[in-house]
Amino acid sequence: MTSVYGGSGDPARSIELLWGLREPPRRGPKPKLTVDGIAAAAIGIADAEGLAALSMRRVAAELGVTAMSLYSYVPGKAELIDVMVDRVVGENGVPDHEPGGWRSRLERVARQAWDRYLRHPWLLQVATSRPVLGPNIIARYDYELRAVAGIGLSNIEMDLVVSMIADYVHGAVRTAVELAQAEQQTGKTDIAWWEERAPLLAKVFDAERYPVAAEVGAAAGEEYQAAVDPARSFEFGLARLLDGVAVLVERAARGETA
Amino acid sequence: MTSVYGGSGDPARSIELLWGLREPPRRGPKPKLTVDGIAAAAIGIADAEGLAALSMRRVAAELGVTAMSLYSYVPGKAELIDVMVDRVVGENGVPDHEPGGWRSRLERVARQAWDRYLRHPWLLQVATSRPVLGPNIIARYDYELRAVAGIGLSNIEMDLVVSMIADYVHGAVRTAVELAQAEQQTGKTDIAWWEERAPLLAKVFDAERYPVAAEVGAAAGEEYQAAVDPARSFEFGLARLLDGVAVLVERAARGETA
DNA sequence: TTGAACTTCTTACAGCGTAGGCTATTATTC
DNA sequence: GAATAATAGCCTACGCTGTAAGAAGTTCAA
Repeated sequence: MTSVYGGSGDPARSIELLWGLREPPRRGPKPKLTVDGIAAAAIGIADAEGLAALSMRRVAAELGVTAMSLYSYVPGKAELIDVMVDRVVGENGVPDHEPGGWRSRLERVARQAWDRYLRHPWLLQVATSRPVLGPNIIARYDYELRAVAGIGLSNIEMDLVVSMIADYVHGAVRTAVELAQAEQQTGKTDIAWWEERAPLLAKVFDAERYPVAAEVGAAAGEEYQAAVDPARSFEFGLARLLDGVAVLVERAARGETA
Repeated sequence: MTSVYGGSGDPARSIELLWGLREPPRRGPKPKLTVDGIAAAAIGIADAEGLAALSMRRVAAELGVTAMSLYSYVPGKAELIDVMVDRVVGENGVPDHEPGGWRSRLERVARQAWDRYLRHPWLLQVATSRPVLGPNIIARYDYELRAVAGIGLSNIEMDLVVSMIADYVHGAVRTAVELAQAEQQTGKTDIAWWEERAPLLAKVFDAERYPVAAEVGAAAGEEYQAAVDPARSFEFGLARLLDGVAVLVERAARGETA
């Protein structure tokens, strides 16, 4: 299950943390930890065990302090997650200039997001409307928009295209992550799991009433040796999506309004 | 935030619950509750307060019993959620035959999913790989496939198209729900919220370094009077997606393989 | 009437985020 | 060098979670 976690406890404080503002006066005992170190430990836990396993006590234990010590560095868990997000968004740097046409650039944007979600599946569960605008998030937003800049789209259309890609990738990678997690947690591959349930399913499933589902389900099972093949699904969906954008771009090139 | 909740504690037991198998012998005190009643109460809570607020104690309180009483009817919380999902998937019935061409049928599939997610935002947080195949989930899967049946696509392509639509809708509606929840929780509209943060953002955001983001962000803010307009975003994305499917369908009609 | 089957309630456990208060440590000021 | 102020870190405590274990109460079949 997923519950919607959102960062953004106090956005102003989060922004200060993210941009390294508010250097504190130099009194009192020397800090044992740093915000970056705490975020790194938290990211490690979330990557390995999921966002549900991420607790202040758990992070503190990892760092050899008590839970309450973390509150000297970070106002709360929500702001810590804000920092985590900005860190992983900037993980491998944000490219400056990208060669190729809009299609290959957009494809790269989508694949980078896909890879990032696979590396950090907990990102799927972090609410990103009203994102806290850390340095990396801003840089990446600019980078993504540049993929569709200068090809005849209006500013609004550029924003819509980038949002659409983001929405689709989120949905697609979620399927992939859920499949992987299900296999890991049950120790059974998808095909083994479904075969195990086949006898019970046969009792309740009326193939005559639902012939299309029966045929397609069987075909998919044979083809993938699983109920789904998320990577292939992503490739297929991305290709269709970009085909659809191409129609828009051509229309714009001919001077038509959508 | 969202944590990934998934139903599916014991799938076999869930299937029995969903299909009303395992009528129990008639001894002992008369049951005060029914599985359907419990699921209805749980759906009400999840709709109104979110999946995070859904606890066994909360459901029990709603029904005037103690938490542990529920365990006579349902093996656990995970299986309860399985039942909830199947119920809302069948909520308004699953249509038998749909008029129109593949495009209007697919559009209808997407809009029904969109509406369902808006009515029951907690569905976004329930893992659906390895779904528990209740009667309504099966019926809807068949219905969705029928939207793209008989137009020249292979079984695999039909499955891929339906998955792609599902993935996109999930991603798009998630944005919409997050925005609505953010407005509800903060009591501030999107535009008011961003304007409030503008001074702090101006301090850290370098418009010269990120000219595209600056321009597009400003344009979007003016156009939507918000950072995003989810309904418009959905319409735009769906149109592009269906344009992309049209390319595929035309290619199939010409006998080409993808 | 008795016993089995079943429902319901009580108790308990370990874990969560974090408020409040305390002590120990350090840099600055006199 | 001593006093002071500010900070770091720890401890305790609250109400919440899902559900295991077991006791108590209710209803039917024999």
